[in-house]
Amino acid sequence: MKRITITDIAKRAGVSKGTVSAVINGKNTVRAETRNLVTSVMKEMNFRPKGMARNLKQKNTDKSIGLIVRDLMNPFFTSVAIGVKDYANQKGYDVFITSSENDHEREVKFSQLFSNKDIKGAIISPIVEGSSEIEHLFKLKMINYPFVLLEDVRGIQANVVSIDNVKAIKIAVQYLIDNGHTKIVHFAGDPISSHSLERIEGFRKAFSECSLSCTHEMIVTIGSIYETAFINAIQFFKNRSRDQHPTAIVCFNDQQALAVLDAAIQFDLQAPDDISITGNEDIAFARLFPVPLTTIHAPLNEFGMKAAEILIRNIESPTLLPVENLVLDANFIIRKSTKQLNS
Amino acid sequence: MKRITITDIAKRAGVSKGTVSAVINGKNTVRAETRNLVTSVMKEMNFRPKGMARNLKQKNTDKSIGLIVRDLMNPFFTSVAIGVKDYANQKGYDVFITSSENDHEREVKFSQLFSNKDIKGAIISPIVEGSSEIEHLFKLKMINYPFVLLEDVRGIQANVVSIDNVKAIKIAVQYLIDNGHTKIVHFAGDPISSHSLERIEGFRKAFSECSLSCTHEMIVTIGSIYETAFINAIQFFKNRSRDQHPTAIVCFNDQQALAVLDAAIQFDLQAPDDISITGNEDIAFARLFPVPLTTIHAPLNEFGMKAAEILIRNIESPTLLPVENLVLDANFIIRKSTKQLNS
DNA sequence: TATACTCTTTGAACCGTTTCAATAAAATAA
DNA sequence: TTATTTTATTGAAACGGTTCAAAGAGTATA
Repeated sequence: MKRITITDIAKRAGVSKGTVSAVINGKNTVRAETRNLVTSVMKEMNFRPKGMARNLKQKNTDKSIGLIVRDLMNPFFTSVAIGVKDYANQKGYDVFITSSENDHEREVKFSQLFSNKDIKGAIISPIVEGSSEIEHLFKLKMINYPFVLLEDVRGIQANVVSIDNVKAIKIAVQYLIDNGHTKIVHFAGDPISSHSLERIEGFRKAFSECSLSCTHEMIVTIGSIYETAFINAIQFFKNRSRDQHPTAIVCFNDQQALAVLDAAIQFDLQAPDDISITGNEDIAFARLFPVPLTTIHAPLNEFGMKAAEILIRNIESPTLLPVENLVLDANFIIRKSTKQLNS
Repeated sequence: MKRITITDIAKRAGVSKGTVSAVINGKNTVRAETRNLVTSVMKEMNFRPKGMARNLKQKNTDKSIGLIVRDLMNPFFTSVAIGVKDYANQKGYDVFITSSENDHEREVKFSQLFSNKDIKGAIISPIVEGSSEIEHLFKLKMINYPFVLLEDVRGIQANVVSIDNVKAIKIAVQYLIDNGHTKIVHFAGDPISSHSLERIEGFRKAFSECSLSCTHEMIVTIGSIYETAFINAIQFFKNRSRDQHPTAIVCFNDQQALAVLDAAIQFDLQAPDDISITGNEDIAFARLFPVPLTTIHAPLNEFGMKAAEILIRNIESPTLLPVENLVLDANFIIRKSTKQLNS
C-alpha cells in the first residue's frame, strides 16, 4: 500500500504540486474555487502530508529536547521533568517526555526516535542492571548527538548528572546513630536497581565509618512501590517479637516509608515514639503524611535543570565539547518521623 | 551560519556522500581506514546528520502518538497519561508527552510540532477559557491530522473524550443531601478553568433537582493547588463563628480537599465528625490521607485509554472517519471523610 | 596472462515536500 | 486595440540524507 503524496492529490485535482502545497499552507494566492477543489480531494483521499518532508525544505528553527524517564508514575521523575522543563523553556526549548517503563528495548528505540525526529538532544535516565547494553549510546556518540545521562553508566564516556545517593543515605544513618539508635535496619528497593544498590552502599559506609559493623540481616529488600512494600513490611514485623524490632528504619524512598509507617501502625508501632523512620527523595506529599516524614531531600528540580543546562550547552556549541560529570548533594530534612532514642 | 551536511564531510574527507552515509549507518562494507578518517572528520566538524532527511528515504515505519497535557505536576494528567501509554503500547505505539503549562501559545506550537515530527496523531487537553482560539485545531483538520480532545471545545467538530463533571459533582451533593446535610458549601477551583465551571454547574443542578435553592455564598473559589487552597480555607474558617460553618464541603479536587482537611483541623474541626468533606478525582494518595477521603473516582486510566483507542483507530483508517464523542461517568467512593448528619 | 572473485567506493536517482522565478490568464489602463 | 498591471498557476530546483547498480582495485585461480 503506497503512501498518498502531494503528487497524487495534484494529479487527481488536475493542478500542480505547487498549487496543492499552497493550499495546504493557507497561502492567499490561490483562487477560492481551486482551493475548494483541492481541499475536497484531500479529504476524499484522506491525505496527510508528511511532516518530515515539509520540514526538510523549511527553515526548521524549532528547538526541542527529549527526556527519557524510566517510570512515568514515579514522582521522582515528575520532579526532575519539571526542572528540565523549566530550564529548557527559559532557553526557548520544548520538552518531549517519554517513558521507557524500565524496558531496555524502549530506551533504545526512543534514543533513535529522538534523533530521527530532529529533537535536538536527549536527557536519558538509563536502565542500568548489571551488564547494561550501551550500543545505542555509542550510536548517539557516533552521530555527535548531544545527550546527558541521569546516572553513571559504565563503559561509556558521556555527560552525567547524578545525585550522591551514597552520601545521602550515609547522612541519614549518621544522624540516627548520633541519636542513640543502634538497631537500625535498611529497607532496600528493587534488587536490580542501581539506586537501590547505591543506597545500600551508603548504609554500609555509614556503619564502617563509625567503626560499627553492618550485618547482612540489617538490610532487607522490600521493594520501592507502596503496595509491595506494605505487604513485605507487614511480613517483616510479623516475623519478630516486639523487642526484636529495630529502633529505626532507613527506607529506600518516601512511598516505601509511607507503607512502612502504615504497616507499623498495625503492630502498634507508632513513629516516632516506638520506631524512627526515614524516607528518601522528599516527594511533595512527604510532609503531608500522617506523621510528617523525616527524609532526604534530593534537589530534583535542580537535578533536572542542571541536566538541561549541560544538554543545551552541548546542543548550541558548534564544536564538540568535553564531557561533564556533575554530582549533586542531597540534604537531610528532619521532620516528625524520627526522634532521639531514650537510653 | 550554514548547516554542516554530509556533503561537507564527504568533501573534507575526500570520499563520496555514499561512503559517509555508510559510515554513519555502521555498514561493514567500509574499510577500517576509511571509516576512521570519516569518523574523525565528523568529530572535528561536530557533524550531526539531520534526522528528518534520513527518515525521508527510509521506510520510516515508526508508530508514535503525542499527548499534550496542561500541567505536568497534576496527578490527574499523570493517570491519564498512563492510560494513554498502556493502550498505545499495546497497539505498538510510543507516546511523546508534552505540557502546555496552560499556555495557549505552547498548545499551538506543539500541535504543529507533532505533525512536523511525523508523530502520527495527538491527544490534546485543550486550554478552554471563554473564547478559546481554535485555529490551530482547524489547521490540523485541514491536513487530516488525527487528534482527540480531552474536553469539549466549542466551534469545532472533533473527536472528544470527556468526563461528566456535572454529573459527578451532582452525585456527591445528592449523597450529602440524602444524609441530612443542608449547609453545604462548594469550594471551587480556578475561576477560568472549565473543569471548575462544570463542577459548579453540577453543584447547582443537584440543588435545583431537589428543589432546594443554591445561593451565591454557597460557592467559594479557593483554588486548585494545595498551597493556595490551604491559605484560602484558613481565611474561610476564620471569617465565621463555629455555628456558621457548613456541615459539609464539596471540594474541587483531592489536593484541595486535603488542604481543607488540614485547615479545618486548625479550627478544631475534625472530619467527619465536625464537618464532612468530599474530594474529586481520587488521586492515588486520597485513600492515604489522614482521614481517608470520600471522593469522586474518575476513571482516569480508562479516560486515557479510550482517547488512545479513538486516536489510533483514526490513524490507522485509510479513510476519514466520522468524529466520535464519548462521555465517561465518574463514580462516588465513600471513605471516611463524610458521615450522616445527626439531626 | 587472462579470468573470476571479492572488497570498496562512487554517483545518480530518489524520498515528499516547499520555494520561487517564469509564465499564462485576466483585468485594467491608455 | 494594445500595453500594462494584477492575479493565479506551473514546474524545476532544492532540502539532506539513503540506496544500490555499476565500476574500480586488488587477489586468488586457472
